[in-house]
Amino acid sequence: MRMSKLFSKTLREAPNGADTKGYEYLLRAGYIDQLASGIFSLLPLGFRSIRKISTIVREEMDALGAQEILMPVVNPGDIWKETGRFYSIDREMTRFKDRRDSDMCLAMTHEECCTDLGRNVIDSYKRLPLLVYQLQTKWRDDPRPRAGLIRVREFTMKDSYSFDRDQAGLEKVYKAHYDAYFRIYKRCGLPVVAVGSDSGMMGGKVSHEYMYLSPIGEDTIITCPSCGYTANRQVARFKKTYNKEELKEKELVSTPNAKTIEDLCKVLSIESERTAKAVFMVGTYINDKDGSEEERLIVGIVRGDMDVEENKLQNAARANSMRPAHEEEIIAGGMVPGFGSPIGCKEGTVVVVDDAVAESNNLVAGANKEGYHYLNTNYGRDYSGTVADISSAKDGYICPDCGQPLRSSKGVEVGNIFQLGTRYSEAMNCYYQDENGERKPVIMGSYGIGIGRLLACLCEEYNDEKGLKLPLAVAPYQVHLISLIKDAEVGERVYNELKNAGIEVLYDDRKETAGVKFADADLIGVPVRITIGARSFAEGKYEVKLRKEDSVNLCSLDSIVPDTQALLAKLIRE
RNA sequence: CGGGUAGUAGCGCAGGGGCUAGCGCGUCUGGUUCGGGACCAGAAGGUCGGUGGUUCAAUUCCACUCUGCCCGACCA
Repeated sequence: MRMSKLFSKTLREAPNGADTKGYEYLLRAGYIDQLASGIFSLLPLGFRSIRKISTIVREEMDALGAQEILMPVVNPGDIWKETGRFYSIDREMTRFKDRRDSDMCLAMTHEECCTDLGRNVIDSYKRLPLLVYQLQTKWRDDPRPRAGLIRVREFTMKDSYSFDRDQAGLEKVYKAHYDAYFRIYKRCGLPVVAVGSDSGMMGGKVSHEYMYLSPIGEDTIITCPSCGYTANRQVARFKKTYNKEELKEKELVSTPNAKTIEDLCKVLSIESERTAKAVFMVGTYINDKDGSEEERLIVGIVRGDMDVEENKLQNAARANSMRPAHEEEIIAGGMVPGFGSPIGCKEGTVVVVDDAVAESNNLVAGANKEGYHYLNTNYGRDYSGTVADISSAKDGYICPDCGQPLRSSKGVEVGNIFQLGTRYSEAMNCYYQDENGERKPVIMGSYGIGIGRLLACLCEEYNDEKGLKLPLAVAPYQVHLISLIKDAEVGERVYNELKNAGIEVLYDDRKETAGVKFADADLIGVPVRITIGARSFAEGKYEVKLRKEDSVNLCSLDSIVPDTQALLAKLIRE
């Protein structure tokens, strides 16, 4: 490709809002262009990188025996009503009516559509297992897109869906994806870790997320450096210690103005782990069948030295969504903000008690009376509720598996795999007949990789103060050719030689000064730069420089094609 | 959806109730340069996000609205 014809231009300054290096360079180098919030065009350079990533993904999916299909972006609302998600998903899903006034929606994922395909195709156990995948546009009306391609509203996702007759089959294809995903990221050059995760709106039980660890990440990952335990903080377990002792008599004490655990500990001269703190939320419970909604007050109780992990609480409370409660709502539930506890709360309140609280005795808790707390409250005797792990894992907490301290870090989710089970097949009547003629629901799994997000993460990982330096496997071109000599013929000749040898060349044929060409080459970051200058050309030589290295090598022009091929082959092997 | 911030040339920004609305970069023309974002000379390019109001006069003041970005809520 000739730079003079390239449908993009480089920018000398970072456009407003480019707050991470990777995003800034994607814009400045002309890989992408923003159309609206969370909506981007891929320009030729960006699209070439995306295609390279897509090819790697396709190769690895094909190797699993997956068959590529393409499902529609526009879905009828009906199939989403069958699974209930037409109602349970909030405004993140865009819905509209077609001309006949039927409910339609833009697919934010394709479980429904794919399960519909499955029920049309699968009748007998003889057809199973099956595995399909697609690279298709998703639309998710995220309330807050950010960081360039990291979090967008419209994006391309590789999503695959497995159909199996039993759990063993699902586990096999799940494991195959687990391994294939690592191969995909490795081939792209992105370091990732797989972590246990929450299944969220997808349903199902077992799931993993692939995380690119980076300070720009929005997820918090808990890891154990000693034994390798890793989990999203939303579900991360940790070892708790309990204060077991003889039950003592509950006692009302005056604690004026002690609205926080910190104040309370000061007033009573106790440690925070001797207290129980209440967090008030309002959960929305949606009836999957008709979409009707009900709000209920949720009280989460954790020990004073810990924080509530809202995701765990929402799961334990079985709410579809959750928000902090307003003061009036807490009072209406029979409790007093600042001095609250489930003791004496109104019926209908969902109480979830962290196991560290349930297993400890004689904790200080709110008396639901302004200015008062109770000493020696005990779960089971003084209040009841569901017991679950709802506290948030933190740096330094104890690993549940090996007992060593845990660490936390930030990560970007670049892929996920879910064992869906029969959540969708049962809801949508996707059944098969086994050898005995018995009808059984197909066991499903779904597996996603955000293609654009993957590119964005690669750009965060591979850049320096001059621009991008993507690995050869995903860079838009292999060689960036710069000719600095007057005689245009030489550059043209070399360009054609390399191109005809099947090498992907970006040729800077513009009438620009050397400085401009070098600066743009650094910005775009093609892995191999070949320069033909007057001095070296006079000796029949050219210069080769790798984007990731500083050194420059002089080589003979006579063997430029085989030498370049050898260099590229060497880079591919690395 | 709450809080903040911004919208003026392709990009980054300045300005300001009335005058020809500027600057840097980029673009175009001519010339000189020609290995790390060259120099000189000339030029093009704007209904100052939109609507309504105040005013003799609005890009500037006011109201509303749309859009982008940041923090939070939210999120695969």
